Amino acid sequence: MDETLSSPEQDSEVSKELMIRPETQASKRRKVAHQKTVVTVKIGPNVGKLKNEGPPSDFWSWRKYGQKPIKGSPYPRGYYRCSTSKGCSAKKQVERSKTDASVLIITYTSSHNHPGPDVTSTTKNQSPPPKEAQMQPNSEDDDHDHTAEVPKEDEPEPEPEPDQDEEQEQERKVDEQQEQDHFHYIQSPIRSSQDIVIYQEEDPFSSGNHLEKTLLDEHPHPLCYSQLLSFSSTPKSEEEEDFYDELEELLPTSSYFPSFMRSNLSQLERIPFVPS
DNA sequence: CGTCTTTGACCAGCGC
DNA sequence: GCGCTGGTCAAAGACG
Repeated sequence: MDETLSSPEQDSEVSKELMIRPETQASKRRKVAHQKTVVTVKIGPNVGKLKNEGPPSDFWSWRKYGQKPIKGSPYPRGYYRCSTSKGCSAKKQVERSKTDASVLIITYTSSHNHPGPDVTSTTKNQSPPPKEAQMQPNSEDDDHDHTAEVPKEDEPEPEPEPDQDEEQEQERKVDEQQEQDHFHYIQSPIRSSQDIVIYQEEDPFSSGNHLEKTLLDEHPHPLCYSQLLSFSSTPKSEEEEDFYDELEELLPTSSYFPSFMRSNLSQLERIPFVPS
């Protein structure tokens, strides 16, 4: 079409955008993102066949704004932006594991600058599981309830072994890349067709990172990824440090997290931390 | 009518 | 300096 090839107007527009949203520009191509949370979700193989990608399985509303084929991977990567709130800069990338189509790799970047949607009603519809069970570290058996978005299993996968291999491989890759950055590896032997692995990548200098480590080290509680997200989206400031410091104390009580987070827990299963 | 998905093009970082 | 690749934008179409 008569694309705005290189019209001066376009240029000015672009510049204007850059000036208006330098953040966008900055975060646009920063390979060393401040915070990045990689969640590996194991899904039924059908998911990808029915839809291009497994729909985002959080309680946020995501709007797809792009898709690109990734070098080395037969599957394209989808780019989603939080549409729950207009000014929200939260984004996520969804792609399939190149080695295992049943593994969905969701990379969360940025953070939500708005409170979570009122999912209490949503939770109602989903027969909210006992929150205590959610927080139980060892209740590996609890019925992970219906994941609202991720379709159920078509093939029960009794053996996580090949997947583990997968994940380990991925882990190694990520590790190689983020080794210096520090990252956490959480894995969940979910019975269902859904396993979730979380890679937490962050600015090594951020205090939030320290908190995470602390949490993971000292508290054998399975951190659901929403929790991690909430941590990963840690703005680095003293106040925040304080906040999370308190949070650390509050965490074990499990009563800190609002209902929507808890509901999220039920959706995505708990993530027992498995030290590599 | 409003929102979301799709798709092509553009831009900028990175490696060679 | 050049090319490649990833990430984002924006227009058009589809859907509820």
